[in-house]
Amino acid sequence: MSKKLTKRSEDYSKWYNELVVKADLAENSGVRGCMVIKPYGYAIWEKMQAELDRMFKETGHQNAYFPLFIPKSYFSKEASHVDGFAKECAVVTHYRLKNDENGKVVVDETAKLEEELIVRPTSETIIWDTYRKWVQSYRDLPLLINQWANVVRWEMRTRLFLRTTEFLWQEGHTAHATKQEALEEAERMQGIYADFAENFMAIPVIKGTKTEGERFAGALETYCIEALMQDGKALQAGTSHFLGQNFAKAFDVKFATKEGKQEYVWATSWGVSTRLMGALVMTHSDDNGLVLPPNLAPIQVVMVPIYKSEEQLEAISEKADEITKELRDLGISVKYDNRTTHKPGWKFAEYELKGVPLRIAIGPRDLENNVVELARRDNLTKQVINQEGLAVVIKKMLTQIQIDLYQKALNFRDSHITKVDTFAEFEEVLETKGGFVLAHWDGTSETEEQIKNKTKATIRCIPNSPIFEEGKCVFSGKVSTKRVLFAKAY
RNA sequence: CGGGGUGUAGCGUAGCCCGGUUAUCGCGCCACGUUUGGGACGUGGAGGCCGCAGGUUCGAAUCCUGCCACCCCGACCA
Repeated sequence: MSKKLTKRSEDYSKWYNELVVKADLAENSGVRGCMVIKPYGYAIWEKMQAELDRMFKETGHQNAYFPLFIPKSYFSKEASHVDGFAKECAVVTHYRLKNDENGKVVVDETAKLEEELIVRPTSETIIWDTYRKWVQSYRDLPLLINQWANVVRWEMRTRLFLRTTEFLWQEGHTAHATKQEALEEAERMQGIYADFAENFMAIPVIKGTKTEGERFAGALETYCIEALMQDGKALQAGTSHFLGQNFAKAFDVKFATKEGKQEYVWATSWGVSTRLMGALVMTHSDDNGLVLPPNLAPIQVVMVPIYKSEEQLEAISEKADEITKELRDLGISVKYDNRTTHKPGWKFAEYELKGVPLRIAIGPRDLENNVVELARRDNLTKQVINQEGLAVVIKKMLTQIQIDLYQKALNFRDSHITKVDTFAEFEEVLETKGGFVLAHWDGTSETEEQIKNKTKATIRCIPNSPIFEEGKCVFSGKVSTKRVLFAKAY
């Protein structure tokens, strides 16, 4: 194979990688599939954090922080949990380095840890070990805690944003007195995630539950939100787990009920990660670069002056300052790019790459006519607008862009949900069209596994609002009562 | 961890098969001038342990061995 083909493959992920790097969001640092998130990308993550944090707190949650290192013994306490994560743990075994006889830095073998420490791949174990000390009475419940943290999962294969070795996320861990309450919490958080994805990120998602095979290690039920990327692959955008009493029993977290009986608490955990930024890029971007929904854009409006002389620039800047103030008064983030080091055309291209939702251009002609040129990033249209009342027009347009982006993604998603009734059709759709396939399934793990082996498609979820109808499993022909959602996934 | 591919300036690359002047080209960078309503142009300039370590050779970016890194495909996964 020639170098060019390898380097310039039309493969989607390549396009995505290049796009992300060029768009200044992140870059591969080369350290075992870790990534450096650049300031512009991090600003987006901060916006996501702020909104999620607000939603968590409104529903009674508090933030806390637990240790990065988890003693190995904690892990072995919940059997299915260990099985799920054992193969991808980074382990700390020593605590000191030294110089050897050649002056090379080596691990000091005498400084071996009594018990190895696991760099958290998720914090259930250490948190539940702590909860044992915090919960004694029904009065201590519910315990609703969230943590913003980094976690490490030593995956064999990494992919920028979607599966980096270290990633940032939030993980919520709650303890409840009753099963019912815990179930409600898990569903509530799924709802919050769906709300956040759709209304804040403009990414339509399908709410559902995972099959036994796809469930989180240690969970009795996994609620998820599934999104569809532009290449027809599905992406799990967030999960919320009902953990039953598994962790309470493993870590001996009991409480005294009103009646004075000792009972195990009921648990949930839920999380979203920097993977959502991958979803953002892969849902909205086009060939010109990123397209950011106004809610997430670090810069919502950029203003570019067009001028020939110093005097013109001065006059334009004066007007630009006025407009900036008006926009800021309406809570709109705006950047006036008066750098003299780059030409307007260059700036236009750069802010398109960065996905800034709206661009204002002002030149001498506009000053004369009391107008500006306003360009939308999402549909690349331009129009000339009167300077009177500009801020209000922009405010409305930002709202409209947010809605239009969601609608566009929704139309794409909905047109890529295909109902099929035969396996031939099933394979055909996955091969040619991609997207979600709605098909009957007999409910067995064996069938699910065989379909996966044959087609690479997995059951993304059993939708929360399924189409209940009599049918026959698309693979085995056995009786089925509802359709489930299949897709190839990231 | 298995299969494949690639490492040459900040980025993208030519040269490698078939060893031989001062390592090619584009973008970017610096200076000056002309430009400025969609990534400007001209002239001049700076920037390289050719991934690392050995080996073969009069001579290695090029051949051989080992190592490392990254990318793609699989298995695993938020």
